[in-house]
Amino acid sequence: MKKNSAIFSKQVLKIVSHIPRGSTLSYKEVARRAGSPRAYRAVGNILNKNFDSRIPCHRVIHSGGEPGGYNRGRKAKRAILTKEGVVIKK
DNA sequence: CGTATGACGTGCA
DNA sequence: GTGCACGCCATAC
Repeated sequence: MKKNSAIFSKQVLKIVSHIPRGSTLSYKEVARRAGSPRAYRAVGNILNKNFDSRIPCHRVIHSGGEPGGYNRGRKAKRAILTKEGVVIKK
């Protein structure tokens, strides 16, 4: 059922775009909302390939609170989150 | 169709 | 606290 996987990626992008400013979601949570709580790997992959400015992918971080990565640069991600009002542990 | 890759998560040494 | 290895899923080749 590749259609099912297709919706998953779509859901991920949709959910990420639904994240309010100043809030952050972990890959695990996003995958959970997308319908596959074990697809956090795919979430990161999809966001990485999906270069869409409408999707605040910088609001998606690891489960431990680490900023993780960003297709535009981890440094930028940290700066953006800080600007949004999100405090990173590291 | 099978293999390889990747912005992860968790467990263990 | 740090580092390594395994497991999971979707996508690309």
